[in-house]
Order: sequence, then structure tokens, then C-alpha cells
Amino acid sequence: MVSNKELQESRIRGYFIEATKETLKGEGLRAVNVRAVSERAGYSFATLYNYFKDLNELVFICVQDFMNECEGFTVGQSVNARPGKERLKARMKAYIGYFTQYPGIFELFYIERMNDLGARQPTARMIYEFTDRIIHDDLTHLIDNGDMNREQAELTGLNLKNSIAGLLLLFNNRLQPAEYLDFLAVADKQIDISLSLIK
Amino acid sequence: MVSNKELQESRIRGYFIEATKETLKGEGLRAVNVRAVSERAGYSFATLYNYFKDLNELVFICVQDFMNECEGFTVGQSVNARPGKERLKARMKAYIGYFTQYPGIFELFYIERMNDLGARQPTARMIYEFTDRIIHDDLTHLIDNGDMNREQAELTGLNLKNSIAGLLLLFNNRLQPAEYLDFLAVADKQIDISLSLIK
DNA sequence: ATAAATGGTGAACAATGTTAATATTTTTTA
DNA sequence: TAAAAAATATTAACATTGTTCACCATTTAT
Repeated sequence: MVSNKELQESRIRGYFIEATKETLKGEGLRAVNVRAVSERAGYSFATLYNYFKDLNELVFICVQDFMNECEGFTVGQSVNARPGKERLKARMKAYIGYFTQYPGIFELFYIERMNDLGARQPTARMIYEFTDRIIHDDLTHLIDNGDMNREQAELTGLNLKNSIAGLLLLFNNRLQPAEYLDFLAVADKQIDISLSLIK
Repeated sequence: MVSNKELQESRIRGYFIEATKETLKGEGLRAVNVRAVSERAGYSFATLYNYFKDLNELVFICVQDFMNECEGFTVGQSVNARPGKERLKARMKAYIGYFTQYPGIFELFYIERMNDLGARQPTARMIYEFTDRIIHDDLTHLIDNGDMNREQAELTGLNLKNSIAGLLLLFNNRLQPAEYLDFLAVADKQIDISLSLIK
């Protein structure tokens, strides 16, 4: 059971977390600063430090929430696709769509420096394994269906993880390709290459 | 012809650029700040602004130099490899080696925000096309040799570019895989997948 | 020799993260 | 219920970093 005190404390933490998430989605990571977030949460900037070790901790607490949201989105965008190659492709496209719609969240997942390395190691691993989780169902389905073997599935997953991270990095951070439509075409091609081990 | 004035000016710019490059290679991008670089160059921090628009401009001027260095390194590391698949693989490994040896340069190429977007567009394109340039010779060789067609070469290049960027991003920024030896093994696998369209 | 231009510098300001002392509110207790 | 104690929130202050500007020194031109 939770005491009143714990409940109240977790509510206030929630206000800060919500303010951070809104800022991240709206204005991006660079707009997230102690004063802006605290004002949005309805507190003075110093109050933040009564509930979080530092700004970095607060920011990385958002990762879990965004993961769930992103996973829900990709699954939702692929309900009508046939399990296997078709659904995997749909999910990858949704995944890419999510991170281009919210470049601030991409920054948070892949770019932002994790200052306190030891403490953030679990987060780093979580992020690393996040793509795997989204891919997992369909790769299993493809293996069970005899469309590829375990080895090929592993390689496909590795290639998807790396190439999509790179694709998003180059588009979000380097604006290459410069036009969104060109980017979508390249993304489409890239997914097809990654899935070419499937029978 | 260059006037005395131009020569002197370009020398001083060179001192700042050299100081920035040393800092980038040694302590990384986060150690690059106006006061540290200026002191290393032997001038006051304010002097920097007599020669460069801002710190960002100075930092991005280094890109060209590092590109040349990186290209020289990858070519040097692959002189004994047979042109085609073998040399391409050697070059990709050298490329990866360069950016893991100097994570600060990786940050500069792929991560660091380009503040003034319009002005930095050429740099962004240059970086985007840099990998292509390193890959180009061997892909051409493979096409001429009948080991793959033009379409397959394009896809291979795209996949290499994206997946290696992603691989480096995840290792340098998220420490995944956590051990360098594991990372090398993953990198090796990843290159093989990308090159699997070659006969 | 003096005036003008050039180049270099420190002072100063703004933004941001963070800490510590202070003020305020809530809770406890006599 | 009123005073004391505990908790919570806020303001003041400092450090770091990027940047601008007025000023000083030095060189160059007249």
C-alpha cells in the first residue's frame, strides 16, 4: 500500500514528467530546461531538485513512457497487415513515422548524452533492445512458417536495427535526404533490403 | 596571389582550427568551448570572433580536414586487399575503426546540431556523400566485374551507409554492445549482411 | 608626426544548471 | 488550539558557456 505522502510525492513527480514530455514532443529536447519545465509543471525551478537528482534523470524517466506509446502506435498501425513480412514492414514504417513526427524523442532515444553512465546503462540497454521487441513477433512468425531460419532472422533483426537508426539519424540530424518524400522512398528501399533474406 | 594581410589572417585562423581539431580528437566535442580553444590557440576568447562568425562555424570547418584524414586512413588500411568485396570490407572496417578511435569526430559528423541550417546544408550533404565516396571505387569495380548490377550496387551502398551510421551511433552513444570485442563481432556481421548482394 | 585603420582584449550580459539559505506551509504535539 | 517541528517551496546566488561591445595598443597611411 502507498501512504498519502508517497501518493502526493508521486503526483508532483508526475507533473514534472508530464511537463517534460509535452516539451519534448512539442519543442524538442533543446527546449527542455530546468526553468521552462518547472514553470510548465507549476513550480519554481528549484523545486525540481526536490524530486529529481537533476534534469537528466527527469528527461530519461520519459523514455519508458515514450517506448510504450511508440510500441502502441506501431502495433496500431499494423493491425490490418498479415503477420510476417507484410506486418513487419508496416511496423518498421510506423516506427520510422513515429520518430520523424517527434524528432525530439528520437534525440532522446539515440542522441542525447547519458551523463551518468553507470546509472543510465539499463536505459541504454532498454533502448537497444526496444527495436528487437517490436520486430520479434514477426520474425518468430517467419521462422515458424519456414520462411527463414533462426540465423537469418537474427541477421535481419540486426540489419533492421542498425540501418533504421542510421536512416533516422541522417534524416533528423543531417536533413539527408532533404525532402520528406525522398526520405520515405529511401526508407522504403532500405526496409526492403533488410528484409531480403526472407523467402 | 595572396596579400600579406590575407596570409596573416589565414595563419591565425589556422591556429584556431588546429586548436579545435586537437581538442576534438583528444577530449571530444564537449570539451570544445570558446575559452579553451582560444587559450590553446594563444589568443583571448574574444579574438575568436574576429576570425569566425561563431564557435559553430569554427567547429564545422574541421569537418573537411577530418574527412581527408579518414579517407586517407581507410585507403591506407586497405592497400593490400584485393579490389572488390575484400577491399570494400577492409575499408568499411577501417572507417568504423576511425570513428571508434575518435568518438568526438563521429559526434561532429553525425550528431552535433547544425545551428544555422541554411549555411550548413553543404556540410550536411558532404557528410552524407562521404561514405559513398569511400565505397565508390569498389562498387564500380564489382559492377565492371559482373559481380552485381548497378541497381544492386546502389542498394548495397545505401544499406552500408545507413547501417554503419546506426552501428556507430549505438556503440558510441549508447555503449551497445557494451564490450568492444562484441561490437567488432557485430560490426563484422553487419558488413557481411550489407555485402550479401554481391555474387 | 599625426591621423586613421586594424587587431586584440577585458568587461559585461544572457542563458542554463545547480546549490544553499530562507521563507512558507503543513504536521505534530503539548 | 497554539507553539514547535518537519516538510516543502522559493529566492538568491554562483558557475559555466556563448556572445557582444567599448576600449586600448599597434600598425599603417598621410
